[in-house]
Amino acid sequence: MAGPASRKSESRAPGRPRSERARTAILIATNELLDSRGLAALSVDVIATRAGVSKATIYRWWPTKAAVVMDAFLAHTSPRMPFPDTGSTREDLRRQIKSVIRLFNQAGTGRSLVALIAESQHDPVLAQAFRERFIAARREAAREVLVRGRERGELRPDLDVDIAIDALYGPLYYRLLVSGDPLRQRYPDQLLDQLYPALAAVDQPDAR
Amino acid sequence: MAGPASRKSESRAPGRPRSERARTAILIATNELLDSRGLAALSVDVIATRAGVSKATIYRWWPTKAAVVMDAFLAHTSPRMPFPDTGSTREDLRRQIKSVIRLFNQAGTGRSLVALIAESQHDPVLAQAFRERFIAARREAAREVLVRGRERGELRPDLDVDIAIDALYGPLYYRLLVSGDPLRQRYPDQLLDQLYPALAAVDQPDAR
Amino acid sequence: MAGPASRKSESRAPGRPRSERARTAILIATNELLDSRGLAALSVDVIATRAGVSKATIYRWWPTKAAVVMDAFLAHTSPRMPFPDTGSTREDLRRQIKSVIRLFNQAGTGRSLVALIAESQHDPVLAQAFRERFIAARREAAREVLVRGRERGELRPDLDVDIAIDALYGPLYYRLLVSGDPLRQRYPDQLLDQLYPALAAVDQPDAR
Amino acid sequence: MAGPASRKSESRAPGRPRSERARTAILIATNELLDSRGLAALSVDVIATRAGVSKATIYRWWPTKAAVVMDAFLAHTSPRMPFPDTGSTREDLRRQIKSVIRLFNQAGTGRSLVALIAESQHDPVLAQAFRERFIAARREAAREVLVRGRERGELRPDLDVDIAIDALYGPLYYRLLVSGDPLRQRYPDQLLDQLYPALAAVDQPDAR
DNA sequence: TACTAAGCGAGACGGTACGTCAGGTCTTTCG
DNA sequence: CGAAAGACCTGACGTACCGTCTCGCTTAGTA
Repeated sequence: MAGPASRKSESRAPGRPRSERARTAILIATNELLDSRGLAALSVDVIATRAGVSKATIYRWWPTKAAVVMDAFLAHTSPRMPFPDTGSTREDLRRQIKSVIRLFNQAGTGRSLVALIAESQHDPVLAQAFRERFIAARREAAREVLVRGRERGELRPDLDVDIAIDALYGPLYYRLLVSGDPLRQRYPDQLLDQLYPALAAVDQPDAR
Repeated sequence: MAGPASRKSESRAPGRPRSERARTAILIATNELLDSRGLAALSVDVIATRAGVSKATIYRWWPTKAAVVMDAFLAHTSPRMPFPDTGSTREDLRRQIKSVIRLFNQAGTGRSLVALIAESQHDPVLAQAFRERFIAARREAAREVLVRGRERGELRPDLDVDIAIDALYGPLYYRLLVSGDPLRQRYPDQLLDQLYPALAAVDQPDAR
Repeated sequence: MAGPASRKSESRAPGRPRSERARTAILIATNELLDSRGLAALSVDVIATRAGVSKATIYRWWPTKAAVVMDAFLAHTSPRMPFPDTGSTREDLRRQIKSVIRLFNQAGTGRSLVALIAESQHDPVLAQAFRERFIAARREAAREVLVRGRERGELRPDLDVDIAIDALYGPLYYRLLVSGDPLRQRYPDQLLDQLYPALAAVDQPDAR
Repeated sequence: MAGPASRKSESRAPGRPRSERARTAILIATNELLDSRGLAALSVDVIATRAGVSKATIYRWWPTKAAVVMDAFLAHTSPRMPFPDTGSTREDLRRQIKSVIRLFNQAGTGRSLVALIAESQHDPVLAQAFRERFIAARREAAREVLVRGRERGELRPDLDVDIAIDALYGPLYYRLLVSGDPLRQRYPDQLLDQLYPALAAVDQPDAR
């Protein structure tokens, strides 16, 4: 984006620039602490100390501890979610579900995620940010697969994409947050065995 | 522990008996506060004040604020969940889903529920209690319907009941906790339109 | 003293009584810290730690760090100010002045006093308390001596007592707070040598 | 700005501020803030903002907020203290005392003064500066009057000038800082009525 | 009728973390 | 090259709840 010639006038704001060092130190410290000690040991003071940073600096840039956790979470989560088009919609979905489960089961990430969702329940600002910055992207990726499948005739033409996404992702979050049942490797297949027929076009050979 | 006939004539322990008045006042106050102010304003101090009760009395009977919330939640939730057998499995499911949505959308209950789940994320004891005292009952009710349907031949013989429950309930909790999308009256039908075919026996007339 | 019938069995206020242990620990810690480290090292946190007390306990009973300092100051200052009637007004005054100087020069007390006066300059509540609880008592003691002297005919009949007190005490505070000049043992005599004639009745032998 | 040879030989100080504009802006802002809002609203940040100046610029030239206040104070105080020789020592003293009281009662100046003295109590550097740059000058002026009076035979030959100054100024600072009693127009006369006889030569007609 | 045991409201206690603020120092960019 | 802008660290502030702990009182069953 920022092409080399684009900064001809590029008059940066005056004053000491924000310290990138501090920013990353905070995010790293947050992730490390979440991994090692869990959410309980995550006070702003502790993050600040561990990051070698002042508490005020944290509050300058994040309104809330949860906001820090979210950025930390996204920082090491966002980039790693490739969704290749395998040709088979069912396989595409299987891979997506599998990657979500992998994410949930990763020590640090799972805890962060759970913490963020828990916090969201009494922090509307965080809730919105979480939805816009994490959930929306996930749904969009799933939507692409589903729409593509529908266009290809693999999925039923009257498929309600949003409901379908609820049906595919909902069970995962339900296990993570509510029932506490484990999400194993084979769960994607079990789930799709039960659900895919409902999504597939009637004449699909693998519909059932 | 509790010998069966050991205290038939109920020789009460000595000392002043537990005040029923205090107990109900606490549960009512908790529900009222959740209704009116939400989870944020729910400190033990505030509950105690509102209930006209000492903080110590609360801690004498509940280990945790969340435990109080759970009892308060169950106190006005438990009794109202009848699941009649309508003859049609799909209709039975529709009614169950509908009643869950009604519960979620009720001001006080929805918030309590959300609060309990949020708290459960960092309180394993609460999590277990919540699952045993609320979730398990729900799943059991749903299981009955599904097993009955399978036995009747309305549902596919290889139906995995647990996965099916995940698929039916998961989306509801997902909307409540994660996506924040509203759960409207017609959602049960929308959901079943998408999912029921996957559950139904292949020769069922209403499978699709 | 307290009400005529003194209220039967003296029913105390409900609730856990204030901890005398905590109260004294706080005052002692405050005085010790003032003595040893001076006003600079006197944060509420430090007092709390040293006293083995919670910060909240301090704030429960004192609105301000300075208020604590005042109580600590009065706690070990108040009781020790006897002003015997020596028969000679000049001698009475000399002793009073001497005792004030001794107070000023005592490590802990002097520093407390200075701190209190400094704080008073931007804390009207403290200022009033300081005047009522410390200054007023001093002035009253001095007033007694002066009025007695005037009645005895040792002091001029048209003596303005308030101005006289200003003239006797003012120089001491002036040295303490403003000029920084030392207040030595002989200062009371030097001061009275200069001032007493102005106060004395014209025919007094020691007027000049 | 200032022409190179414009003032005498003008040996340029090494640390001289480039911007005279900044320096005066700071002093003016400080005085204005003291006048309008009092000492409480006087943070270095606020001064900097109001003066349109960087905080760093203030710290470059003054070690301490109090040092700024002192310069600001002197900047509009120093020049206005004329002490004419009226021929009568008592009248000279009366005028001096009156001018001090006027200074104390002036909104901005009084507050500055009080602030400086309060700050001096825990800042020895400031204390010394204050004494050297303000107090010493005052005492010197008073000393001149007293010495002149003694030489003229108006004052007692064994007058201890330093003690006398304490006795004349002390009460004023005492009222300002300690007792809080008001310093009215007639106070100089009241004070001198009580004190002057002690200073005057025995045969002076106005000694009593 | 006493005595004993426990529950009760009130409210102070030691703690932990919060989010804010002022003081000083530093690192940029601009004039 | 000095000065503005402003980010930074430090450290104290005062507040809010937490869960525990006395108190003195009340309410039973037991002696």
